Amino acid sequence: MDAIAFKDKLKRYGYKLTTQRRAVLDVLIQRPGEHLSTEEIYSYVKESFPEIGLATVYRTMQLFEEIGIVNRLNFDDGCSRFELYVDNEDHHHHHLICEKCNKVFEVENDLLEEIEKEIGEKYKFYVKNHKVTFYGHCQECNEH
Amino acid sequence: MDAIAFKDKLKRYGYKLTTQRRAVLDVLIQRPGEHLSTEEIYSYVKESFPEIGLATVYRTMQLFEEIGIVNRLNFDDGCSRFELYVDNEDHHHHHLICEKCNKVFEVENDLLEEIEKEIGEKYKFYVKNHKVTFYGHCQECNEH
DNA sequence: CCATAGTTTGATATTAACTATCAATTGACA
DNA sequence: TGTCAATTGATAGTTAATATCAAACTATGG
Repeated sequence: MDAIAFKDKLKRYGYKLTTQRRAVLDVLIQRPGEHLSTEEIYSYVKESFPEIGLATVYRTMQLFEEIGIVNRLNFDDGCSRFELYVDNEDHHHHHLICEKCNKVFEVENDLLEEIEKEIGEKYKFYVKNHKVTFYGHCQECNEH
Repeated sequence: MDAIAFKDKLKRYGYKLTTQRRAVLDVLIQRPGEHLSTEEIYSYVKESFPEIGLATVYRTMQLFEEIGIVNRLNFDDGCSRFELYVDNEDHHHHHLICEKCNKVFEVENDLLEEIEKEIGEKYKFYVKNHKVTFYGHCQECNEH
């Protein structure tokens, strides 16, 4: 996401482009696949923007979620975590959590389309989004 | 789940059968499909067992989750919610959350088997469990 | 049935993620 | 560039959940 697309997206929702919001986005872009918590994002942003306040980061993550810049993740570790939302890719993107080592793996899979279609037909529920998490044992933990 | 099966399950994990644990289980059995929070369970248990403490209910829910008596649910409303875990049934049981009215619907669907098989083959990840939530609009909200 | 030991409980203090408040500052637009 | 509403930073407040600890209880072996 470049500066112009970012500004446009904010504007479309009636929000302003601020240095702080840009700085938070930059951290997310620079650290793909890390599933950062708000506090972690805060500490990374402070490296390049020491004046930023924690409350601003909390507010920014809420805003980013609202306008579809991030997905809020829940790995049952007591805080929300975030990843950049990538248009086409994300509808087919799930997480595997290993219950032994607690590592989180990413998975590409498009078989959910079928399920969503069935839910639409059978329950008349229009599916816009989904969250899917699988729990089990990763390859490494299984071998030892 | 009857008294004997309950006691056995606790014993198998090295825990004792207490009046409080039994009282919490009874509330869950008497209120199927309600997705109760810990505080809600606490207030229901108090009706038949006024001396119970809130901390005990929190501890009991943690224990019930550990030994597979309940599923911990996350509907992004700031607290954990719970439902009784039912052996065969539950692996095919998902939730639909309507983003307009916030009602939660239950869905039976077994198409995930296919996805889990693929994850096992492709990523060598042994799937023991999963959590699946769909977000969208329910029939009623779509019609108005 | 009773004594014992280890578990569990209730009350309460504490923690931690997150939100509300508000004066000062900033960004967008005229 | 001036204006004004939006945003920010600091911090107080909230709330779900956990830690602590003495008292009470449960399971077990005698």
